[in-house]
Amino acid sequence: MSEPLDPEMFDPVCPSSAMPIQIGDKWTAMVVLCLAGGPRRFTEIRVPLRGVTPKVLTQTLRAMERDGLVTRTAYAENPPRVEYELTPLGRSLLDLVAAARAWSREHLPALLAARAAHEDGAPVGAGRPEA
Amino acid sequence: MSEPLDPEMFDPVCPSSAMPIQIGDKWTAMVVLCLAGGPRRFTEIRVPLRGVTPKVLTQTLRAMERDGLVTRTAYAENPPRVEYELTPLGRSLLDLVAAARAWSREHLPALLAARAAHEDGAPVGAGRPEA
DNA sequence: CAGCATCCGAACCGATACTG
DNA sequence: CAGTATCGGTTCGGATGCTG
Repeated sequence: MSEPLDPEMFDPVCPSSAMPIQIGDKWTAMVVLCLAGGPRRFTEIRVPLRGVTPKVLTQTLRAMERDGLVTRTAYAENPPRVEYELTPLGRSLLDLVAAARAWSREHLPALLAARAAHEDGAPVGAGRPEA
Repeated sequence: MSEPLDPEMFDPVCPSSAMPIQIGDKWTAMVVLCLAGGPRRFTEIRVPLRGVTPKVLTQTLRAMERDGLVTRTAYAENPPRVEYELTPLGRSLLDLVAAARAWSREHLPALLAARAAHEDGAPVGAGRPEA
């Protein structure tokens, strides 16, 4: 599995940004998806997560490592190479992520419609229920 | 379904507080569970969510209402009575919540163990995902 | 009973700049 | 390449006190 990740794997325009389901931190679920096909390098993961800064991605990866979701393997080469890979525990999240995505495909439009309808009648500063 | 909710429905000691899965805001998933059995009143919902302030619960409920997950019915009585009930859309989250809980039952101990093991070797201020 | 108002602290995310 | 360091802004959740 060495095909490069699709840069548009996570379209920023996709309403999934408004998804009420979250796994770990903001990027955790996406990282899980990125690593679903096998080990990936730091920079490789950054591509589909357009806009994520190295600091934040490092935070996410470190947290996942702490929680036993990924393994980090550094090769003492030049240039340096580091690979992240899902552990069995991390892989166990794939089902959940899939379930969340299935829910979104099926019900997110209705949720978004309800939200839009409320914004019509309620011109109050609608809070963004995004975490 | 008028039996009072179990005050210990969500034990604060339960490691689910460390759960990496979140539906909506912090309390949304628990509210969904509270309303699974039928309509409930504001104060009734507060009981199992020990510690939640009315402000935050109102925020949660309002957001859920906006998103079409619950309906709010106020009865112009004295004393005032308000009931919240899951919509079909809100009920559609029950499967997802169940999936998340199933994952937790099965894998959360391993995650917590991994985290604890890391804290042994890394005495750095480990990010506590709990408030 | 069912909220609302106000203040506060913590968490998280992001931009920018710099290094082995 | 793979990070680290620093700074800042936004959001969220909680405590307290008051009202129709």
